[in-house]
Amino acid sequence: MNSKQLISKIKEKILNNEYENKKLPTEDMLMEEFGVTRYSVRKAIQNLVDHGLIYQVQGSGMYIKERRDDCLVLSSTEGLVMGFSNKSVTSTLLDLKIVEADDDLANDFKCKIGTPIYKVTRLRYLDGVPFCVEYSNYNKNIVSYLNKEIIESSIYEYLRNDLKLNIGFADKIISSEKLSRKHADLLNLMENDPSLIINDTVYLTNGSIFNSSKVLYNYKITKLFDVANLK
Amino acid sequence: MNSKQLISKIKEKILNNEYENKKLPTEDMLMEEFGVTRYSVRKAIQNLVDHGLIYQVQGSGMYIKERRDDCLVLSSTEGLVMGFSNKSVTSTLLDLKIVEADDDLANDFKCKIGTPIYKVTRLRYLDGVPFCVEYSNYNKNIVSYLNKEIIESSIYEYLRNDLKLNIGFADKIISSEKLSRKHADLLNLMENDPSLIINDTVYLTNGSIFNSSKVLYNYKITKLFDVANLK
DNA sequence: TAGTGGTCTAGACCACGCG
DNA sequence: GCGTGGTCTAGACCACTAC
Repeated sequence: MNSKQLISKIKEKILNNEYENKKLPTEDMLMEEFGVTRYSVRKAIQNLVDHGLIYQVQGSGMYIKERRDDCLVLSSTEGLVMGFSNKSVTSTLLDLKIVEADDDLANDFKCKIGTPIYKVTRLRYLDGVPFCVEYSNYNKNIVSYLNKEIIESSIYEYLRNDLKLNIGFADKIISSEKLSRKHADLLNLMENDPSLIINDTVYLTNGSIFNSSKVLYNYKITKLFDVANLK
Repeated sequence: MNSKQLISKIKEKILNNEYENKKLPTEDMLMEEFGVTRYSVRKAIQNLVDHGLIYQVQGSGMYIKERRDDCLVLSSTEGLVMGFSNKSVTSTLLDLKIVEADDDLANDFKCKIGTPIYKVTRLRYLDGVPFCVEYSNYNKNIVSYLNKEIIESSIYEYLRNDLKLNIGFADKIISSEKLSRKHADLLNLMENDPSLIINDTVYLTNGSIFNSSKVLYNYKITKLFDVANLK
């Protein structure tokens, strides 16, 4: 049993309400149950804390938080499909093309000018409601192939499972802007309505950037969730 | 040398550009330099990674990221004053009163109805520009005293340094809304302009909630920054 | 005071990048 | 193949909560 499996096991038990009183077993008990050392238990626990599922109190125990099914969890985004596993996520491809990186794109990707870049535009729905407009760019030297079918399901699952990419981390910049007429129409909102915007730069574990994107979210149905460690 | 001191030391060196080629020394070298074990080095490093200062690449090394002085760092908020140490942060007290918790407040704080609660409203400026309107509530059983002077400087520094509170973590919910006329006037914006909003619930390390707040940020000058670990 | 999580040591082996 | 970060073990002691 490695750390990743341990995370899944404990997370599953939490989501199935298998723990009494919203309290986890002690670290000693988890070590015993799963036959691992304290290091592995604490590493798995740390992941659950970072993702906002539980919190720890020294001298007392580990407590399960109330679930927030209405929020996108910022720190753990595995794509919308995983994040909202209880809702139906669908996507419509609005545009797909390959361009050569200009100054701006080369800067985004820290790559050479002229590098081939996939430019993908999607409109995504949550239970059938327009949820976000996504402009996403992929370095074609890393993401060698994309098509309509992949794009309309889950790109990230494809990258992980089929292309075997090791996704490391994402820098996220969150802001708010007025919607243009075009974007408002797509999201069934009014021109100049607010929009919640996330700009992502996504890195592989080897440090190279394979994806940069700008996503405009429907402000009426979007909330983001994050846990800040202030210790 | 403990972990916290180690974080400060390394962070200071990073901010002073004391590392060549945007690269940190290896873990072995840091162990040697500071006379600690690998555990302590990696714990300190993890903090810097979480706060978006560096990233790690297995087999290669640890790299310093470009600084983002224009963003509020979500995961490490130590109050605005610390977050924007290069800018002048000032605050105007708009309202201060003590109320007894009603149903809603009791629910926010997971406390009994009737618990005394400080209600604080501030307008905060960044280099003199209206930056955010803050509605913040404090459980008076934990935060026993507040006054105008404290509120117009840095409440969190007071809570930490004077009241010796051990602040643990904050749950943050981020959204976007249209501004009311009143808030627009305060922020020098127009009615129905967008606003970036953060709702915080802040816990002590012992698990009790001492603060809940709603902050409306000026969308023209506010960006939030966060790092998502996707491994 | 008993029991819990938090910090730290000392060591081993593995996985990956890079030349 | 060497050097780097990633995972894991086994154990000690500390800090805090709760009774």
